[in-house]
Amino acid sequence: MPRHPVSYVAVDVAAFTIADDELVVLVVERGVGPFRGALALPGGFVLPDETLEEAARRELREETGVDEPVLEQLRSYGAPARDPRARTVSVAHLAVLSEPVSPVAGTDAASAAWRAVADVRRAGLAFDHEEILDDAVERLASKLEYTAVATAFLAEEFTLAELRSVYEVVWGRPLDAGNFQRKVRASLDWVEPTGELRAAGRGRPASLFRPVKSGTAALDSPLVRSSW
Amino acid sequence: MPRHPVSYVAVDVAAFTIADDELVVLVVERGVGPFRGALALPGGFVLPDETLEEAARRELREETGVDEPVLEQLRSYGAPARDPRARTVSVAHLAVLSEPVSPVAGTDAASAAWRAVADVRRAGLAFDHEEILDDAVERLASKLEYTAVATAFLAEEFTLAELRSVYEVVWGRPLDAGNFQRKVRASLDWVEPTGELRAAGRGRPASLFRPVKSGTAALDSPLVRSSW
DNA sequence: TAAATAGTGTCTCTAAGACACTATCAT
DNA sequence: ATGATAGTGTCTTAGAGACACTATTTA
Repeated sequence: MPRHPVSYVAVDVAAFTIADDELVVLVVERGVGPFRGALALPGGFVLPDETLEEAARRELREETGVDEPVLEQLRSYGAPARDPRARTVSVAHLAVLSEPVSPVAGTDAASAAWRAVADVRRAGLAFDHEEILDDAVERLASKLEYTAVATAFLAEEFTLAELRSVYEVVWGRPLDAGNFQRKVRASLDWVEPTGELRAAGRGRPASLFRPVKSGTAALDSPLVRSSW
Repeated sequence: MPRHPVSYVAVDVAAFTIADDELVVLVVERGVGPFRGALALPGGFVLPDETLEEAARRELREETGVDEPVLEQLRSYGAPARDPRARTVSVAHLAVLSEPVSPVAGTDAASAAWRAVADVRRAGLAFDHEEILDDAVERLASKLEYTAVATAFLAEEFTLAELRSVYEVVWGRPLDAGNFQRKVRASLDWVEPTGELRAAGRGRPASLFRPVKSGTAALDSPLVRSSW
């Protein structure tokens, strides 16, 4: 295609999990310029034979070794000067992992680590990655309402207290345990009891549940963040 | 940036309006190969100094002359072989116009025209534009629920029957006129009465309204597509 | 007058949230 | 027993939807 401008196409990944009741995001410290030494979201260029999603999965695998994370496209960022080296369009992705797997330092990164979202916002991010992070967090909070994505933060079996905690951490406010219990048990899709219990030291043991709908499948009856 | 693959980056626009109580989309007939003669969404390559959104607005302006449409990014499409000529990533956009402005044939297009979405689906579209169209329609239906986008289909002043018709056309089902009336009037953001009436032949004249929130601003209280 | 369209009243049903209560565990 | 956590009951309130009704116009 003659006379048409070309561009670099990258993928960046905002990968989240929960550690110590805090929402944490995977960041790398840039080992090369531009923004050398600054924090950034993991990412890289799309290879000739990859789809965008495959590229994002590969980048995340390179940093974490995780093979099948819940991952979906967020949106693309294409301000002309967002990368000072050359015109680069980034297709950002949102990923959710069930635990903060110890990250592996990748090619471009001096180091990779899980950091609390609030800390990362304070520290700042390279390129326009802070905007990407903000968009990703908002999308995540919103997807908790009407998809089954919350279970992606948890192990294969979990208690309703653990599930509720995901909502509380991401939404940043407490939910009524009783109402949450009733609401979740009433929805026939989403999760089902395994029939087993798990004792957690003191207190009545909790029923264990497993996901019915996985990943980002839509819920029949959403769990809405109320206006307040 | 040596040794990194480059790509063409295009924008495609799914531009909608309503004509004769039908949802119509702007399509062009391709004047050059590949898919010569087939229908496609209007689009083109992003220029070096444009943002993605600016490129989409430019493409739409070239086809319609419209300057300030409601327009937002939909998502990106990047299957390796989606364009047989060369690796091309398309950043699709969703636009809403208040009337089917007579289209101008652009550079790449033998002709441009507004066609009913159902017809276009039957006729088929070039590239992966049918997938883009489906995603755009679904996004549009969904945005009617929680944003003020419905007013973008209408003139500066409109009746509630006209506003309701937008919902009925996009959602493909009738809404109760009385409940719609009450719901819309109750929401303080969104629309406000101008104080004037418009007689439409027979029947009681309707109050005119104007938008308060424009474009894709979020509504305080969503107008939900019920499960049924 | 009748027909048509705009707009209101009102009833029912569902679901969310507050919060008291019961159940089952460890110590 | 006490404290802690899981889970249920129940009341209130808000909102959606169905649908009957009133209001205001043209023919």
